Amino acid sequence: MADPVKIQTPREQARIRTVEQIIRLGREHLALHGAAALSLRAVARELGVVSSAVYRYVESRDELLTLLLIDAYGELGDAADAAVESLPAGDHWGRFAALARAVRKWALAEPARYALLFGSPVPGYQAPAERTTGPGTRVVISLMRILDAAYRAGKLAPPDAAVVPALAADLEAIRTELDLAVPDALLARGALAWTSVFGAISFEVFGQYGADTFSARDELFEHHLRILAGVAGLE
Amino acid sequence: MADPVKIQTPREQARIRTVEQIIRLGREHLALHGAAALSLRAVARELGVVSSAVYRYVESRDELLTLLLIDAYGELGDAADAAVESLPAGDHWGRFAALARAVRKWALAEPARYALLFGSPVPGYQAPAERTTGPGTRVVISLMRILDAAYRAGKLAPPDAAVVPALAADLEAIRTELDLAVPDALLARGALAWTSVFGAISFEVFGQYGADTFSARDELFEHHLRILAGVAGLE
DNA sequence: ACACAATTGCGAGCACTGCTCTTGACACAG
DNA sequence: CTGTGTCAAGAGCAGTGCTCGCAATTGTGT
Repeated sequence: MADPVKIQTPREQARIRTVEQIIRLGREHLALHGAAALSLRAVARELGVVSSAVYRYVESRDELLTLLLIDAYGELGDAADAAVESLPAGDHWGRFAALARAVRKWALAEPARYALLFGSPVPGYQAPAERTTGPGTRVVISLMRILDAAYRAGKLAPPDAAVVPALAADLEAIRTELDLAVPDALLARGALAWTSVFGAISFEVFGQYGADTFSARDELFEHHLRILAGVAGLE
Repeated sequence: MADPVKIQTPREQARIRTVEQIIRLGREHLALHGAAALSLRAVARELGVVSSAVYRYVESRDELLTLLLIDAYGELGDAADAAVESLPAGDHWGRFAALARAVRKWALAEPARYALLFGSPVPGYQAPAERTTGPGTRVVISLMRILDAAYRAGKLAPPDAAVVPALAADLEAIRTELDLAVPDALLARGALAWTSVFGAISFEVFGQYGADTFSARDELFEHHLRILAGVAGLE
C-alpha cells in the first residue's frame, strides 16, 4: 500500500524474492570467503540451480558485487544511525564516540564486508558511483552533522589559523552541499578525525597490529577516540 | 665477495636470475592488475615459458605473493629511510613529515602494491609472519625512533594523563622491545599518529574521497600532517 | 478453459585460473 | 662417457565467469 505502483504480478514477486535470496547467499559467501572469491557458481549451487540460471536475475558478478556493496553500506549506515540517535542531540561527544564505536563494532563483526567498502578495491571492479555514493556517504555525513550541531551550539573549540586557499575551496563546496555552518579549519579537522577513525579500524580489521603488539584493543581505540574528538574540537 | 658461501655453480646463478625475473614480472603484473588477479600463468607467458615450468622456481602462487610482499615492504622501507635520513637527526618534525610524505608518495605511485601491504587481505592468502614482520615493521619503527629521539632531546610536549593499565602493559612491551624512552601517553599518541597517517593515505589511494570531494589533496595531507605532528607531541 | 507468449531453467561450451604429474631432453660432474 | 640431477613441456583435474540454444514451465489475455 505504501508503493504507488503496487501492481505486482506473481512473476514479479517471485523474481524479487529470488533476487533477495541471491543477495542473502552472496552476503554469506562474501562474509566467509571475501569479495575477490565471491563466486556466482557457488551461489547458484547453494540456490539449488545451475549457474547460468542466476544470470536471469543478476547481470554479472560485478552487478552482484554492487548489490552487496549497497547492502553493506546500508547496514553500516543503519547501525551508525541507530547508535547516534540513541543519545540526545546535545551530547555531541557521546554521539561522536557512539558513531565511531558502531562503525568499529560492525567492521570487526563483518571484516570481509568492511574490506569491500573500505579496503583495497576489488581488481577489475569499479563501483558505479551513481548507485553507491548515496549509501556510501551516510556515515561521514552523519559525523559532519554531529560536528555541525556542536558548532552551532557553541560547543566546538574555536578554530585555529585559516587553511590554505586551495583547501578552502573544497571545504566551501562541502559546506554548501551539506548546508553546514562549521568554519574551514574545523571542517578540515573533522575530515582528519574521520580518516583517522577509519585508519585505526582498518589497521585492526586488516591485521596490521600484528598478533600480539596490542592486546588491549578496546582500550586503545577508546584512547584514540578521546584524542581524535579533541582534534575535531569536541569536548 | 660479501657472501661467505660464494661457491655458486652456473646452475645456481641461472636459477637466481630466473627467480629475479619472475619477481620482476610479478611486480609489473601486480602493479597493473592488482594482487588478487596475480596470475602465475600470465607471468609464465610473459617469461616465454609454459606455466608448469614456473613451479620449478616458485613453490606456489602464494609463495610468489610472499616474495612480492617482502619486495614491496623493502622498497617502501628504503624510500622512507632515504627521506628520513635526508634531514638532520635533530629536525624531528621535518623527519616525521618526510617519512609520512615518502609513504604517501610511494603509495600513490604504487597503489596496487600499497593495497597488498595495507589493504584488505588477499582472500585465501595468509602472509608468513616469520618472513614478513621484519620488513613490514620498518616504517613504524622508524617513526617511533623519530619520536623517541625528540623525547630524549626534550622536544616532545609533556604527556597528559596516564593511560589505562591494560594499555600500559602493551606499551611497556613495545618500549622494551625497541629500547625506547618515550612514556606511555606519548607512545600511544605516536601510535595514533601512525594509524592516522595510513588512514589518510588509504582513503586517498583507495578512492574513498570520491572523484571531486577534495581536489587539493596535497594541501589536505599537509594540513593533516601538521595536526598529527601536534597530536604526537611534536613541533 | 485454452492457447499463446513470456519467463525460466538446463546443459553444453569457450576461455581462463592454480596446480599436479608424467615424460622427455638437457647440462654438468665424476 | 656415463650417470645424476635439473628443467621444460604438455596433458589433465577442478574450479571460475559468461554465452547461447533448446525445452519446459508458468502466467495471462482471449
